[in-house]
Amino acid sequence: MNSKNKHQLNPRISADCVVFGFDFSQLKVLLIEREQVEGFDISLSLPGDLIFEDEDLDMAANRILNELTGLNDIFLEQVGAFGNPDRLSKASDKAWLKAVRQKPEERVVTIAYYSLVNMNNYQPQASSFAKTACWIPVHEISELAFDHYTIFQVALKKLKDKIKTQPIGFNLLPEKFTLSQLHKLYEVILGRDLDKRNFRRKMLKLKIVESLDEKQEGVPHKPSQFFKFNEENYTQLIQNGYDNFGF
Amino acid sequence: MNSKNKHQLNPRISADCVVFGFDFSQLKVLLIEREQVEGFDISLSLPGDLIFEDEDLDMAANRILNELTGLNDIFLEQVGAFGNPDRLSKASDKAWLKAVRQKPEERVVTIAYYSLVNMNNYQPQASSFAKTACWIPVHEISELAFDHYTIFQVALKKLKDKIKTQPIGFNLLPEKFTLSQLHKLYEVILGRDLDKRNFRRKMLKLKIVESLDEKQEGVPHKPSQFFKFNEENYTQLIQNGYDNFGF
DNA sequence: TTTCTATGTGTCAATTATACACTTTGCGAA
DNA sequence: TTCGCAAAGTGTATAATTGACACATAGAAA
Repeated sequence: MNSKNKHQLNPRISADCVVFGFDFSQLKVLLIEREQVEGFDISLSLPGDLIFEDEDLDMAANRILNELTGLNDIFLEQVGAFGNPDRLSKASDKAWLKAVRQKPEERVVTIAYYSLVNMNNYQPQASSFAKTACWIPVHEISELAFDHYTIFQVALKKLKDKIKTQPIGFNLLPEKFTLSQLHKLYEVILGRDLDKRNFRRKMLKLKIVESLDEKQEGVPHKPSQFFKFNEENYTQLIQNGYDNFGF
Repeated sequence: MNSKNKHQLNPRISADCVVFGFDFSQLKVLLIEREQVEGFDISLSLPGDLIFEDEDLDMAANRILNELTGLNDIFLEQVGAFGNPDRLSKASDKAWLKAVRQKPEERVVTIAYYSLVNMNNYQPQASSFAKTACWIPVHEISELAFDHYTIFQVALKKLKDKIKTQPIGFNLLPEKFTLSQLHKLYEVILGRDLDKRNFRRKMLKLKIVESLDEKQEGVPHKPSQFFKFNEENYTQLIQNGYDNFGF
């Protein structure tokens, strides 16, 4: 630790969130429409903000998430730090930074998070984000501002890996859900078909879902049983070292 | 992104490395003995350094690793960012920072990495680290400087998770190794016994190890066959979506 | 009452995981 | 030279899990 101080990096730090949601048919991400600047098109970015002086990294991510969605105590996990020196140097990004930042040239290291929300609970907020936040299906996401497309890809990879090993998918569903919805969710995240019967068999055998005395109503077909996530059984499972759903 | 600039965090950034090694019987981590200051005991820390102005995060971690070990092109993966506001505020840490930093009170966000090295290739360097670097078995690591113990634990968890899914363990072994050595490595990292025959069967069936025409010599027991890692077969495996060793 | 649509269910074969013990090789000591 | 030692190396049988596959069911709407 003997480097000369004057050559050391002294950046701002931001937190950016990849907020995933599921509308029972597609996996989506909450993105922000960045206003047009200097003739550059509208572009989409991850919700994020610079971190305050006395703020912890995780606190900052929670704050951003709360300002965006009005939600608290949401599943939130770090993806990693992204600090490439040229991550802000696309022409369109520079123009935007020039318009909104006091020191637009300043280097920014971002700490990326991903979070899973139940889209039903999501209420557009009266925050600065409100008018411009939108859910975009993951397969329609292509270009994003800054290095956000890279961040999104890493986050999605992390979600895919994690769901094989821990039942975090429940965070994307309401309290009551049907096994078909859960099944669809796994298919959408993993990007491949899963046999319906085998999927149900596994979930029921592990006892991490519990049948409720309630059925769908008003659907033009056989109504589906509602289930809820059984957290106690799940906790016991992982305490016994179980960490592989075998998907 | 409308925060007032004067309240924004503007820290230094460091990179810290959890360097794992394996001596055929224990999993070890390369730690630095921090000199005594103001009557505080010697304490151990992860090797790390502040990041330079035009340096990428990964580059910085590679630089630190190279200065420490003389090695290049080593397995290196990000663990995450650690930026708790009070991560530098233990009394012993403050005393040390006061002695070596120009602005000892300045907040530092560290980006942690973990890396796997073949201990045979490791040569103590004529760097500032040289005299003080030592390999400590993971189960003997308790207190470390700053938040390094937390970082170490997260890195170890990540290593355990990753080895179940990808054969990164080979990075800890020499080119030629015996199946017993590989077996022991897995047991040590996962922290539990694995059946010898089942382990060998799995490794051989997956064809990610390849037998060499060479045996151990001079050992007071049946000499063991040497093997090498078969990278092509491994690459093909993961391209086919294989990502579960079933440990 | 018929049609429609998504729900919900069982079995069999193949694969994989787990448990388990003795023979082999080469060195070194007697 | 023989004997003992220490770790290497090897196979099988049982249980558990996976994967493939097709039709009856409930309720709404026509």
